[in-house]
Amino acid sequence: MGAVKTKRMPRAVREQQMLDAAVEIFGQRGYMAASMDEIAELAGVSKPLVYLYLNSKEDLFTACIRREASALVDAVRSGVRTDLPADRRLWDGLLAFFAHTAAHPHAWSVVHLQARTHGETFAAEAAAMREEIVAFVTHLIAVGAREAHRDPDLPEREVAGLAEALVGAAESLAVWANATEGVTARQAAATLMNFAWAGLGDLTQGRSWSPPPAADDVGHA
Amino acid sequence: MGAVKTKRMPRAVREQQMLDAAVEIFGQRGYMAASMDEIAELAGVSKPLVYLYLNSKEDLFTACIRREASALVDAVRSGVRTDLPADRRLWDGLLAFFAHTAAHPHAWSVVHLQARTHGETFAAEAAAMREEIVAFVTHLIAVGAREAHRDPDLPEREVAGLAEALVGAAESLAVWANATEGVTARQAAATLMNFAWAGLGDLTQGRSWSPPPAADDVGHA
Amino acid sequence: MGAVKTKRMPRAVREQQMLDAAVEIFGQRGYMAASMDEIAELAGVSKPLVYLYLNSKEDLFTACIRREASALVDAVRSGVRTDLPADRRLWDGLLAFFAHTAAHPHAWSVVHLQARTHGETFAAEAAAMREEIVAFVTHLIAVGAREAHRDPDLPEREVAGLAEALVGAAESLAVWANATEGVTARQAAATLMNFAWAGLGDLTQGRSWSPPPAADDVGHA
Amino acid sequence: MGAVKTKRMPRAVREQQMLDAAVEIFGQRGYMAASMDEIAELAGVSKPLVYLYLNSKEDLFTACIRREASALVDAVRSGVRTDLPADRRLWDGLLAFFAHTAAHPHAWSVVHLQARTHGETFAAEAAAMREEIVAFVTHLIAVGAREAHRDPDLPEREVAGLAEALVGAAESLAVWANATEGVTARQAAATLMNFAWAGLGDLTQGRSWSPPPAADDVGHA
DNA sequence: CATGAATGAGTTTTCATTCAT
DNA sequence: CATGAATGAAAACTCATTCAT
Repeated sequence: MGAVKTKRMPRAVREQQMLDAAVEIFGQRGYMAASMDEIAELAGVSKPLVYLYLNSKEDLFTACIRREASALVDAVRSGVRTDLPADRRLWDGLLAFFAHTAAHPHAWSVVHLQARTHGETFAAEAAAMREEIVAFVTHLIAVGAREAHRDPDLPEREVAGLAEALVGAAESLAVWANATEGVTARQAAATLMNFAWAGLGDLTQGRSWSPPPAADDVGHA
Repeated sequence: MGAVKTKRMPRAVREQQMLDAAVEIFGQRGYMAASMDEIAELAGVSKPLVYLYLNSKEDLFTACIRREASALVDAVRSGVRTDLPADRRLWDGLLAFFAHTAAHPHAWSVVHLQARTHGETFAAEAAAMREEIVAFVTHLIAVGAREAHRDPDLPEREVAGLAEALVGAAESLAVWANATEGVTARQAAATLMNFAWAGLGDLTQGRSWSPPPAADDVGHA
Repeated sequence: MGAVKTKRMPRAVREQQMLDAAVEIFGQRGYMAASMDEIAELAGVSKPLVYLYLNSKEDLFTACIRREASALVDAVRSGVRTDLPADRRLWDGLLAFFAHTAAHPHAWSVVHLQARTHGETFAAEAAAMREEIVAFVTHLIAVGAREAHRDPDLPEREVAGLAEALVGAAESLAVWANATEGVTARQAAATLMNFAWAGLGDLTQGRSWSPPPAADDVGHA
Repeated sequence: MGAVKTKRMPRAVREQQMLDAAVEIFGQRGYMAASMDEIAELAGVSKPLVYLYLNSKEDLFTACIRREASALVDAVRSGVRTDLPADRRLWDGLLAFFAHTAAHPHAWSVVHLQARTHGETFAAEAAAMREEIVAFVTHLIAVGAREAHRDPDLPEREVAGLAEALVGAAESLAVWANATEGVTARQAAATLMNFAWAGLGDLTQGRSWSPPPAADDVGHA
């Protein structure tokens, strides 16, 4: 499992090996439970070298988040062709997303779970990436509405909430798919696409569900 | 904030005070960063007493997860009346869910975030509760389909995926609502309900989105 | 040498034991070369206890400096009776000083050497005590001049320099006496007293040595 | 500040550059807090080269002490002309001493402070030089007594103590002058000369201060 | 010669946990 | 019951020092 003990590698290569090891350990044990000793051992180097290249546990973790967040965003972007219609673009994006999170479960754990549970600094780092994805999805929803030639003025705030819900659902499904034996990226994407596109279609066509009067909200503290 | 230092309380009460303190600290600092010293101090008792009643940090954390998970499930259950139609039941459930998570942010942090980021044991504990909620939603979807008198045979696996997506979206929205100034439980519920019920409605009526052939899945590692 | 391993001592006592050990180690090895491990072992306690009571290596060192500086000043003060003439007071002060530094060589090393070689913070701590001693000596010189009924207006700046030189000479002699076999406190005091009081006497009576014109200062960079 | 990066300098030159850097860093940070990395960087050479030329941190420090101690002794010697009377020789020596320590504060810190606070080995190195100076002063005192044609038999032991006190006072004044804004070498020398020569004069002429009977020594531990 | 790559050994510090009273 | 006293075990981080190129 650990990298083969090879001597005298150029710095850039060693750094990637260290990040590989760190992502695996951080993803498995969590940020705090992960020990630099373990990471160094898995990377096949001594601890001082890790500190020489990555400075501190915090910096190492930040570097992991950045690398994996970028990799995920890139994967989604590369999966989408801008010359296709909106629904197809959403589908391709979801597929790429679920494929990447399935292929790199530790990375997904780091970016989605660990980064968000250990302080604002790390959370902000991951949030930056998430925003890119949310923006991408928001754009697709708006375009989708326009392509359907209906309700071109779906209110912005509403769209933001929908995008948030859609991305949230995707994130949760990714965790679920990783944890559940036998669920493929395609299946996860299909489930969500079905769920989402129909609902979005309805909305863009003016059909919506109306809540009962606020009175019955009372009683929940 | 910490319980007033009173002598000779019945064990059950003292235990609840300790759990209150523990939930607050665990929710704020995270499992590992929380120190037993701090918890004991906030609870207004001596450290050995915490150990006498709760055995260990792990057991204490587990007890927190169990108590808060149950409280959340109970809150959702109490919010729903079985004599109402499915869509209304879903609405009421969501409302109760968002209201509870907003009212107890530390508890929600413990159950949703901390429990899932510090090892399988704790994750399993939280997963048990989650399953109850997923089952509840699954039931609602099935009933909803039946009430609509259409497609009574929506495949089980499909329904499971939909419930999972819906619950996942709700969880994400809860985090988002807690973190975003000015988003009420009602608004969060409305956003999700709109999104979900329309999509579900379509599905139960046989309209669905068809993915392109699997060939283009290739290339995503 | 190390304190006998006794269990369950009151905090105040343990703290003194720790300070005793710390002074010995710091005095012997120097601040940086001293390890908390060694100090704890010599004190007969575990390292965590040292940290529980003294917080950090810096705080521990500061506590040592304060305790030993106070002890030295107190020793000198207690050795002097205000109802005696100035020369006798100076003699008694010197005697007390050399006796104390000889009896507590590690403490003297800490206060005089270590405190001054490891950063401004520690140096300031020791300087505070030194100032008390310098002030005491300055006072004695002034009083001595007055008692001699001559030159009551010895300039302040001059007196300050003299006190500084006298204290400096005493400090150096203390180190020398500690390092040289067979030099007693009495002898050290006598040497310095002889040297100083005669010189001071001359000065207070207007005899002084006149340097040659400044021209020949040139050439020394 | 650091030497300009030039290639292929003769070994002797490179060594001096390294020592320059080392003295600066050791003087500023102290022996233990100084890092070989920092020294190598300031010297403008790679770390392995420092080891190639100077062997180890200990050896490097020793080399610094030796070089700077010699430089100081040389400075004092060069400042003194043997054809002048004793008092003038003492004055010139002091002037050279204070001028040198003021011009090379890091060097003075290394020789006087650092060398004495980090173990016997280094202390002995510095002590060797100090002895030369003490011998020089001892000689001056003896000659001074003879020139005054009185008490040619001032006991040796006494003279040694006096020389020690004088040198100690000079050392302390040097530190004080370096730390105090606006004190020139001339002023420091004048203060000490005045203080010392008068006192010595008295002594060489048989006037001395007599301590009270030893009885009252009792009680100082 | 010169240097980038690499590490063994040690440092300070923290924490969950347990006795003795 | 309640608590002050105490610790074993481990974690993050640093540094003098050495090869291979």
